[in-house]
Amino acid sequence: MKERHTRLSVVKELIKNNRIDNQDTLLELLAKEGFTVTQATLSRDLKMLKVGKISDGWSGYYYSLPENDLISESEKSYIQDVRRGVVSIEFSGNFGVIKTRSGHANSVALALDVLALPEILGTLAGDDTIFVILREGMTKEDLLESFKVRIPEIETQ
Amino acid sequence: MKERHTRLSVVKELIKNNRIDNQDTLLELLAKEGFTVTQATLSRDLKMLKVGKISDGWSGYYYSLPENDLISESEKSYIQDVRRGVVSIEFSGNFGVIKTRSGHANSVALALDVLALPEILGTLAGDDTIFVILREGMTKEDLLESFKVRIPEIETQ
DNA sequence: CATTATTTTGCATGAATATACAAGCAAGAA
DNA sequence: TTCTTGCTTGTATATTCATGCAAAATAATG
Repeated sequence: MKERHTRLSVVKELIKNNRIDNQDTLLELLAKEGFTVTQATLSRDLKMLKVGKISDGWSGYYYSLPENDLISESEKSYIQDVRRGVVSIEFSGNFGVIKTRSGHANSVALALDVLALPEILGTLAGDDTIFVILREGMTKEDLLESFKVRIPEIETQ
Repeated sequence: MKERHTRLSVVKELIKNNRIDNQDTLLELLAKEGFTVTQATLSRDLKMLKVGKISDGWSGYYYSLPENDLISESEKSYIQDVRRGVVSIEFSGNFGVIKTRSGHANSVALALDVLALPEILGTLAGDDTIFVILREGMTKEDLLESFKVRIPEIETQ
């Protein structure tokens, strides 16, 4: 069944974009998207997606995707941040200096932190310069290779 | 009624320290602590504590406190600042990089300055990263040991 | 094909959780 | 005291969610 897989991703979207607090209303939304199933099936879908039900901080509860799902989605935009900002990367010893377009250092550094590359021990950002410390045992080649994999088409000279 | 308030904090502890996935078992644990109430009351307690039910990543679900409660419940002291803010500590050569929760780098760095650990020559804080320069002759082991003494239960990995 | 295994689903129902309602209790006002 | 108000609770019940089982759909195998 291809059906289930596509339905799962629709359910995921619905949960991400709406404040849903019970399966029946989710069932209705799903119907509007063209999927008619029963509550039993939906219950199984939610379990499969590892959907949780958490407080809205007030007096209600709503469905929520597990953190991993939320994060890996936004990872894309972090990569965009890096692409947009980086001008050049150079090294000296176990330090790297990334030049960015003016004002972009912070967003790029944040993105690098989020991506959590194993080669990077830490970053410190100014306005258009980022100071990168390599983890012990890692080389600039390792980092550039890692960049190549995660963030293709980046200028590394 | 004083009863409820104390019960709520016990419920909180139980949830924090156990993997509980339904109210009946929580009810039993609560009974062992000397509180005998009905499921109805417990349901209200959970709502009041804004407890959520989230996936264990496998095939089950368990109760979980809202993030705020897990992270902070603190007083003011420098050591508390450090505890609250620090995420990880790693080293490269005679530098240390302390990762903190976003926005906490400054308060942690200030706290470290005030604590005046002999191993630390100076600190430089960004938003969520602190660069620590070790005094000559000091090693990361020295600093970690010093942390262990002054600030137990800190993550040093 | 025919046959067997695997997956997905609905139905019916059980399990888990929430709540309307009325009763109990404490503290203050009259 | 007596009355009123605001919490807190248990009971009974409603609501919401999970699941055993058999049937249907799909995939795999000879």
